[in-house]
Amino acid sequence: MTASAAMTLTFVTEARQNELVSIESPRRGRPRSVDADEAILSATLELAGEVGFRGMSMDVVAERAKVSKATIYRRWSSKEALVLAALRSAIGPLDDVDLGSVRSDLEAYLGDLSTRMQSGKMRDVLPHLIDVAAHDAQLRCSLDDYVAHRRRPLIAILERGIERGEVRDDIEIGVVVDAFVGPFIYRKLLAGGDLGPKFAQQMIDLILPNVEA
Amino acid sequence: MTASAAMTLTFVTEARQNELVSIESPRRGRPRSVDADEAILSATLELAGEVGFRGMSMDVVAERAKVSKATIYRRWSSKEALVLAALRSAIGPLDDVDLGSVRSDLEAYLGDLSTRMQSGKMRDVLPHLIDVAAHDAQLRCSLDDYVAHRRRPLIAILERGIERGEVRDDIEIGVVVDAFVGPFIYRKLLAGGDLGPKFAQQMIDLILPNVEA
Amino acid sequence: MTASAAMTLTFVTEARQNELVSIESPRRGRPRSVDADEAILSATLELAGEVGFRGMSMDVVAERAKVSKATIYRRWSSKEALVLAALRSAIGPLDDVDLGSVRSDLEAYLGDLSTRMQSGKMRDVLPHLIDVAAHDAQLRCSLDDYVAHRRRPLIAILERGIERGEVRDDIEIGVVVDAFVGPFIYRKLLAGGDLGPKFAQQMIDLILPNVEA
Amino acid sequence: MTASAAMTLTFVTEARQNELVSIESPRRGRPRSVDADEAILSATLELAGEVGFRGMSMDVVAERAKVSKATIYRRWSSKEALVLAALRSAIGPLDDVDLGSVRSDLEAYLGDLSTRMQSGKMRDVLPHLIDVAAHDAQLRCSLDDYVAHRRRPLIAILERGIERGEVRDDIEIGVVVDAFVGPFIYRKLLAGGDLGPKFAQQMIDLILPNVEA
DNA sequence: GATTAACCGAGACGGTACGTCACGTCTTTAA
DNA sequence: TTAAAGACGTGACGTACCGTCTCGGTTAATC
Repeated sequence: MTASAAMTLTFVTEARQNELVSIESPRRGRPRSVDADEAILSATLELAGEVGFRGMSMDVVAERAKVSKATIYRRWSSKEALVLAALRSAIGPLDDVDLGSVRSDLEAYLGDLSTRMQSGKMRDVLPHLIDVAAHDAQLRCSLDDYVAHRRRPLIAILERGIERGEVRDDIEIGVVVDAFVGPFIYRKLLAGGDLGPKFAQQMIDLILPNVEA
Repeated sequence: MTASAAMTLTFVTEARQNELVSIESPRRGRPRSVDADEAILSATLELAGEVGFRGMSMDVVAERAKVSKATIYRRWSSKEALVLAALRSAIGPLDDVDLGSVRSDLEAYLGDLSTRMQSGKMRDVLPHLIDVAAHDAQLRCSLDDYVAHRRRPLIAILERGIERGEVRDDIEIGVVVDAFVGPFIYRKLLAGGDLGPKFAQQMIDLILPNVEA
Repeated sequence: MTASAAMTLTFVTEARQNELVSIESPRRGRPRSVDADEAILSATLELAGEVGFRGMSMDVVAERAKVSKATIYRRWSSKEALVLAALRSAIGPLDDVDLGSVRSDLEAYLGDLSTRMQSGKMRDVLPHLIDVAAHDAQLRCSLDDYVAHRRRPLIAILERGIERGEVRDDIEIGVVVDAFVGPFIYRKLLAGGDLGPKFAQQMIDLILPNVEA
Repeated sequence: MTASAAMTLTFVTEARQNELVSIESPRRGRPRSVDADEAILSATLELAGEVGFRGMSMDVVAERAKVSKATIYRRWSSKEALVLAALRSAIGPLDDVDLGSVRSDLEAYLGDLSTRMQSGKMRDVLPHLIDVAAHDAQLRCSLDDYVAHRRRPLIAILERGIERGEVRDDIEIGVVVDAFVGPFIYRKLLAGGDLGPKFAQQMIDLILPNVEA
């Protein structure tokens, strides 16, 4: 449950049956259309970008994807689950590159983070997911999964720093991660300031010295 | 409740006409009922606390406040606007106490912040407001107002620190505010860790040394 | 309760207090504005003509008449009462002219009737009154009054015919009146055919021979 | 009930798609529930009979018919359209029986008409429909339809009379129909007299002699 | 003149129904 | 068995209008 196995697993939580089709049980009846999956996710991303999550209705997604609503609900249990899946599919894999020093790793990671956040692509999706997750245990769980996924590279950076003796070994890694990531989220969702590389640099200058050994 | 009510209402952008009543206003026609304002906001807070934003319907708010729906919509243009107003009225005035040093001021402020956040009173409201604000300019504006209001005491603390020479004068105050507040928001909405005083202390230890002169 | 006394009385049922002011009780306090009465009735007629009774709201009547809603309700107890009053004020007195023969009297009366009906002035008001009267005793009563008022000249024509020996004395006058007037109402409200003088003539040719002595 | 239901529905202009089903229609998707149609119309008739058109709310109709409001509005565009449809379905097919002579046919038809009118079943509905139709083209059209439907048997009676030489061939049939039916409508809606068989007989005596050859 | 009672405008209020919309489910026929 | 189409129950939304009520202010007749 630690490594990439868990990761992979959680990432297919919702897509209930596509994989393994060929391996076991030739599955009588008409097989699910793979095109449909893509069309639905793609339409979801498009629409969420255009009118926001809230303005996006399942009927319109179905229409845009040239798919029936039932087909969507056969794959994802709710609007939120669909959007979460779309969100995941949009991020792609996060690469944990080791550039040799904590500072340069942080610069790379936070730079990447701010870039992603600035692109408005899924800009209004997160708030909605947070909102709904507050009342929906299953979505909460999926969302936690997603968050953990996003935090992992940063955790790795700090762990490597500790191993190399660059970083104090008495810090709580989770807290430091919060300190680095929190301000970005806050600005994005509420405070509304600039999210460019300069901000990333400022955060590093503000926090890093106190975690260095 | 009259004095603070009026004060609070000043922040309620949506309450289109109440403010400044005392200064100059022959104000023709039947005046808006102050009782209604209070009853509505109070019912909103109650319900949002009990069943969350999503589970709260305008009809029930009206019923609980012994008020007609029209009376609510005469004051606030939407459910969101109402809840935002309720949120504001719930905070009440934030007191900017000067305890003599930046560190103690920060401890007080962040301690208070974490306390407020832990109390689930309006726990699920904020995400929804953020969500809707993403596509509703007016609400966005009101929300910004609210955020600015919340940031003000922290800004004051830092400014006093600069005056006193405790804090470096080459920092961007806004950035530091983000660094302090962001992690709380992030934990609350996404990361989901502890928000107790220990976390506040950790953030101070992590950031404060680098802003001190 | 038989003669013109009743008639006069019933016709002022709604206008509760204007008349007789001078005779008794000089009525302390500010007297009702006569202009308001006129403006309201006039606005009512205008609007009923433009958008129909149903599309006409009391707020708009008040606005158009430059009068407050309370001023309207002080005079008439409901929308329907107002419209009925407007309807009456629009008809004016019906003249019962004696042209010497039943046929010529009928031609005059029905010609006038068709003319009035064709003018769309109050074309949509009657149906609504009928509608509401079905559930409102007071309005029903006022409407009956109005109907009786409209029938009277025709009754007089037939009574004169009987006196003169032109008309059989074994007919029920009420039935004959219904036979003459009914088709106009029916066409106007439901069947929707022409209402010109030709139709009037056709009705006379169809019915009169059988009532002649 | 299936056969006559379909037949009745043909007249229901508003029921946008049911008719012609049998001729050609693979009709994809879930078909409209026939039960729902019947339940709605039936509930409408019941309620309109009990509390009148005005007192009848769509929510209650829906509740009584165990159907959602949306399901009603999917079939009829407004309260009025629904009631009109209910009115039609209530009449059922009018039978045009040939009793051999115009007089006996008329006696049968007008007797039936007066019976129907006396039963207060839909007694207050017609005025409202007339009222609304005055400003609603679509409803006007449907109402005209309905009226034409009701007139047809009487027209047939007169045409047979002409063929048989019983009735003059220089009359305008429409005018004669108005002469016969108008008085009933007038009494019902405005004048308010008796509508029993005696009245029917009186109308026949008054008008028929002048249309006989 | 001062009082007083009734009026006036503006507009807020409770109530009730309206018609719309979206979600997620269910029911058909076709592939 | 899945797909497309689309009807369905549920339930909240925001709007409209009615008739009432509450303000501050005005207008005569009475004291």
